Amino acid sequence: MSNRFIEKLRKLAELGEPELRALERVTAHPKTIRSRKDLIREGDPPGPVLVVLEGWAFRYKVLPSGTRQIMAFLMPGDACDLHANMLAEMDHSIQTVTEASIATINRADMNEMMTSYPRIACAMYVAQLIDEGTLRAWIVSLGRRSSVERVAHLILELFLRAVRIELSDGTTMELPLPQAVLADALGMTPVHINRILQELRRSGAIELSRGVLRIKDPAALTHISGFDANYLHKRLK
Amino acid sequence: MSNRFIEKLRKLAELGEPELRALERVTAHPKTIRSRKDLIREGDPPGPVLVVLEGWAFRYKVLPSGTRQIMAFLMPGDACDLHANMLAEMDHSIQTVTEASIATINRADMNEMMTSYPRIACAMYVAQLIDEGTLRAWIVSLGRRSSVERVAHLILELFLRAVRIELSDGTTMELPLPQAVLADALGMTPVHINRILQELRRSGAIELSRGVLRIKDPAALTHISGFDANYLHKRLK
DNA sequence: CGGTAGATTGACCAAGCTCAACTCACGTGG
DNA sequence: CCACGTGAGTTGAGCTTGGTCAATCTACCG
Repeated sequence: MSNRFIEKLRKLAELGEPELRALERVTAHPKTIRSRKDLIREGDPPGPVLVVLEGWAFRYKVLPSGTRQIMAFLMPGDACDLHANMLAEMDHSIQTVTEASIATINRADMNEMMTSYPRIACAMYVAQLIDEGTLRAWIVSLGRRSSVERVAHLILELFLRAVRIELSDGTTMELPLPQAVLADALGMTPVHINRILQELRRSGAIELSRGVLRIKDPAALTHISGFDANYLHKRLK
Repeated sequence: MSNRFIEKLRKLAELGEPELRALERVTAHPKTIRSRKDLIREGDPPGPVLVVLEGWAFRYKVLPSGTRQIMAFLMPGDACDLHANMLAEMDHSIQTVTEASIATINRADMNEMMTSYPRIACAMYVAQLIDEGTLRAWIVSLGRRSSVERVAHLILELFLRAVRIELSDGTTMELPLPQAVLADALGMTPVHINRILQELRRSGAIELSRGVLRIKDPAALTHISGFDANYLHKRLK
């Protein structure tokens, strides 16, 4: 009874039978959460570790002015808040996009697993490092890329992540993000996102409708975005 | 023979004599590095852990177009790349701003210290979590704050960090960042930074000249920036 | 068949960028 | 001791990217 979380970790470290069993035990009872539901809210004390087994979610923060900024997307297999128990409270919220299957691992189990199985710990550190690299890549996008570049870059990021976790056949993927969500991730307005998407469609680089993305011209998209796969292509030394 | 790194960690976890001695041993031979020198370049294989004992540095990435985006400032006491040895190569560069005193801790010593002294490991994890929170705060700034808000927010962040490591008396600090560097951190042009700084000076919130920053009206600055100290005020649970 | 959420369009506006000149502080060589 | 060079900071004028506002369209749903 594997799942997307286990599959992801298996790509980041060699895991044997006992490790796999431990991971299965600890993710055996996921809950189904409906779409657009906060899993964690800013200011909450840290609870259990959450793992997204199926569906999409995002980390976000809302400003005094009421605008929202999304700081990361969580796709199937992604976990949040590995070490957050060391801090007093959450500094941001997490919300589902789609209906999602979420496993919760309580702190004690998590700590025990991390100390008993160093390989699991290692895989999770690597996952966290990749996430951190992604945060930095977002900073670069928001700071120094034009809006077309930004949109193209995000699409490529999500697409490559989907390929890696086998959610994509290499050309097509489900992208269940409304334009308003893309806007809040990219620091733009929905109106402008809309125009940029049209531009990308017109240019022949992508197709996107009804939540299905199709990369028609990967080279063009890469070129437009100035994408440097480096930050996602981390592997074990 | 304490130093700023040790002092910082002492605020994040209870450290006893043996821990302090281990930290001293491992940072006993810092090197002096001149200003504007790359410590690490994108694409390098991961080397030893670097610790800034004195001086300022920043993480950055340069885009194909030649523009630069700064992703974090390193102040005295900050370390880089705790776990980077797990990855194949660096995805960004690090450069000094001022002359700096840098200790290098090789991987073996670091691993041994982290396993022998769990409290040191804990302190370093907390430090990393705070850094991650800072990355997310930058994303929020770049995505959703106006330029005045952005500048005010960064100034406050740096000021509060300076206070915490006792580099500031609570009103004044040295801020050795040229406007071009601020621009590359905030995703703006030097010209615009200049105008915004004048605006902040005119409003009576700050004084800033010759690398010395004085916070004249903290309340005003906080208000302008919409600052939420939460993300820096992390403490042990 | 009306209701709703998301996508799309158009007209207008403004924050922030570009380019280019100029100032100022400071250090160096004559 | 002073002219000059250099790097940072400052200023002005004009332009562009992306935002605002408001209407419209479309797919889907009870």
